[in-house]
Amino acid sequence: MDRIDIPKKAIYRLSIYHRCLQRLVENEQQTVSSTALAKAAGVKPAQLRKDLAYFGQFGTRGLGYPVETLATMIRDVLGREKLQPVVLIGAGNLGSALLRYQGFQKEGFEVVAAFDVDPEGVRARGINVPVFSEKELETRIAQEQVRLAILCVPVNIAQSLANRLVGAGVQGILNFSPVMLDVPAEVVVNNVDLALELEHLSFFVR
Amino acid sequence: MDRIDIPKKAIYRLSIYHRCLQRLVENEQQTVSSTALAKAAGVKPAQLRKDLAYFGQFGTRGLGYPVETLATMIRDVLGREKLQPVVLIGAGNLGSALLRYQGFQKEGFEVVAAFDVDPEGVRARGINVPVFSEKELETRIAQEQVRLAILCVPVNIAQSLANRLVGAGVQGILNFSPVMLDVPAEVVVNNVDLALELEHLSFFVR
DNA sequence: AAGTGTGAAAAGTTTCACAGCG
DNA sequence: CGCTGTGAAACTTTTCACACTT
Repeated sequence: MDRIDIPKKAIYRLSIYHRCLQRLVENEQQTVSSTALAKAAGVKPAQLRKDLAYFGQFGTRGLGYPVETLATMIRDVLGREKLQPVVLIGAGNLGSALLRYQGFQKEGFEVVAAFDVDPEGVRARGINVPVFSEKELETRIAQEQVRLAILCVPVNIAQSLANRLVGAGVQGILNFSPVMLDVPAEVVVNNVDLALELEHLSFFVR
Repeated sequence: MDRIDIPKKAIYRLSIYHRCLQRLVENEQQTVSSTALAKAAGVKPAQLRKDLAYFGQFGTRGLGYPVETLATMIRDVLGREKLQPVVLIGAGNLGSALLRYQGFQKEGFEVVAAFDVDPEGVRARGINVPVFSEKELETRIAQEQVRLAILCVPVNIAQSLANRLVGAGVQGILNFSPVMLDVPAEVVVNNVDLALELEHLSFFVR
């Protein structure tokens, strides 16, 4: 597979480009130049062109890129042609906010189930997603063939739940616990550490 | 300033190291080797040593690093000796979850005020942080000399609020809106795009 | 004229491997 | 002997500049 020499960061940017393209589609724009799209995405034009070129030739010289076609190709590359099922573990503060968050649905993900130690308590909070006891985690994930999980549990139990997720067949974990998960090489973990992002700002702000 | 040739990513990792060190302090460990700390932080030992070496010599050969001293030096470098005041703009779903989130406080940040178009509605939800109308944004930020802001507003108004924040003296923005903010060069923006992180996983999961 | 595609140079980052200290 | 500190090598990513197409 020639994915090997594609910069990992280019994949990230692809998502950003896709967002910007969606907005252009809404505005019924037909084509867009690398300069314009790059500006919207916050990158340099040359980088945008190079990123796209990893996947083929989509632009027309002198004209730019066809908005629709480009959006479609990015969806293909990112494996997002169809709705992806996701589960969420730990519906505490952050977890239940994410369950109410519309951004995932909008981008083509469906949170099909949430798990918590206290499913009753979570259901009471007006969450639309079905909430189950964490005991049912393995069976339900296997049943629905879910590959992606969002992990929002306290630090001390994060690793053990990650192990169970992997055992159940999950291949990608979006981890909100501030701890580095130890998982097999074929499983991808993406860490989102909110406090850390704030800390990072501190360094640059005087 | 010799910060110039310190890899930006090293700064990120410093925060991670700090987290791990905090845990060691709790366990009353006196020293730690680069191998052990690197493992906890999810990096290679050589990288850890190199990262620390940018800021001085802290280790003892044959022994390792003094846990306490190292934690203190990282706090110094990151500018986190004392509590940093932060404001939060937009207390919707995500915003109010963040207001309840304990992680920021734990890492030395204090959310001193939140702003929303409907402060009454937000207050009703059992938030401890004082909530004000967004009209008061400029005056209160100036008053409390706040430098950091967490922005959780809808895409369409994110840029205009960013402008107001910058005008009020904010120098760092943790931006949760899926849009690239256009700010003066001296202002730092750190984007956290939740849907994008999930999308990113999609690519690697078959 | 406008704007893509791309090799080659530059910049940035990680890893290696080992000298040197306690 | 164990473990840090570090120069040099290897690798990755970004930027440049321009040939080339419509």
